[in-house]
Parts: sequence; C-alpha cells; structure tokens
Amino acid sequence: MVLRRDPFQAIADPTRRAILVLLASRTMSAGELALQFDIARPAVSRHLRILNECRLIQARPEGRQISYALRIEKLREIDRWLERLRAAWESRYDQLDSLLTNLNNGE
Amino acid sequence: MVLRRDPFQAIADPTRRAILVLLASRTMSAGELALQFDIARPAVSRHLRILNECRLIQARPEGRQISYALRIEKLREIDRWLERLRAAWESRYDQLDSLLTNLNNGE
DNA sequence: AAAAAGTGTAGCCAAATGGTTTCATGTTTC
DNA sequence: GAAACATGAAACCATTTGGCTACACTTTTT
Repeated sequence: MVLRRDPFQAIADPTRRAILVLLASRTMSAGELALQFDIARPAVSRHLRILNECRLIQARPEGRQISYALRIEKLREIDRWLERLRAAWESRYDQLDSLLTNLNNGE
Repeated sequence: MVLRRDPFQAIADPTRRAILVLLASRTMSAGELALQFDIARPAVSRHLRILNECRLIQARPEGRQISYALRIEKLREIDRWLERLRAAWESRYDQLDSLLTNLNNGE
C-alpha cells in the first residue's frame, strides 16, 4: 500500500463529497464550509487540502479569507474509468448473446 | 469516522478497480483473479468480499471454485452523484453569466 | 500598535485499511 | 477414503486515515 492521492481516493470520504456538492452551487470560504459540518475546522481544512492536491477544488486568497471553487475537470477521470468499464462490459460474449436474443425478440 | 461500505469506498482501492476491470471482460474464479496481482491470494479474497458486500460483483459457486461476475447496477450510484454535481455546477450564477456572455459573442 | 478574525500546520490518538501467514472447510480426483 | 485443490476465515501487523487540541501566521479592524 502506498499513499494515494487521486480523485477516486478523494471522493471516497463522505465529508469530501459533501464539500464538493456545496462548492458545486457556489464558491465558499473555508470557515463558511466548516460551518456546514459537525467536525472541527482544522479537519475541514485538511479535507480541503486533499481536494486541492487532487485538483478537485481551487483555492483563491481573498484578503484574510480563502475562497474555494470546484474544478470539475478531474472528475472526468472518474467518468472515463466508468466508461471504460462499461465498454468492456458491453463487449462481453454473454452480453452480446443476450443482446442478439433481444434483437431476435424484436426489442 | 465510521466503517463505510459503499461503491465510492469500494473503487477507492486500485486493486479493486483492477478486479472490476478484469471482471468486465469476463467472469473469473478467485484463483484466476489472484494470479493477476502480486499480493497474496487471501488479500485478493478480501477485496472480493468487499466488492461483493457492495454488490459490485456477484459470487457463484461452481464446484470447488467460485466464479465472480461484475454487477454494473451499483455503479449507477456513482454516475448519479457525478450527474448531481454537474447539474449543480451548471446552474451556477457565474457559470450562467459566462454562458450568456458566450451567447452574446455568437458561440 | 494591539486586538480580532480567518486559516493552515503540528503533534497526538483511535480506528480503519490492506497486507501476511496459518488454518479450516468443502470438492474433486485417484 | 485419502490426497490434492480452491477458497474463505482468523489472527496479527504496519501504515493510513481522519478526528482533536494547541499554536502560528497573515490580514483586517479598532
């Protein structure tokens, strides 16, 4: 096992997923985000660091605050993996068999 | 933190993702899968248990072997989350602003 | 310039994770 | 029925994770 820092790892944590959902609607500061959770602020701060390292969010200093914004690009990586999986799945012999059967049945 | 057992958690591990990709092309037995990795067989076995608990794969005993097959349904859960995120993202004011700007520019 | 506000960092800790080796169990094969 | 196979379970261990409480740093306010 080795320290992983990829989008799959990033979205494995429920708090981080919630942060991403919040940031999807609008940019928010670290403190503003922290208010939404029961955990202490430094814990949120570290989630933000992880998300930042994975380039799922972007930090922008604004005076003494730091504003965080969602970056959707890296989510494409997850999309691509899912698509690859589905592509392989759909080209399976047995799947093909049932597809042909369905075609014969007029579906 | 609490013990999580959901598809997000399941696909966070690279070995488990690789197992899913392998099973996407065809069903395989536990031993056959284990041959594809450097880790010991019981480690693969536990990955299979986790994937099974998350209903991402299905086990079917075949004599003294156990055949594992991919189950894509649960992956929809991930899809849906990604879609929700994108939906929120696309309805943002600032995104809307830039869309309108682009429309004015004839894009 | 001092106080307050907003954040991140450091050090600590309990729990979860992902390996390993050894063992138990059910199935074929001889 | 004994031996070989295929597999999961148990017990153990090191590392990672994710929380907490100080604390340090920078910017704004007074």
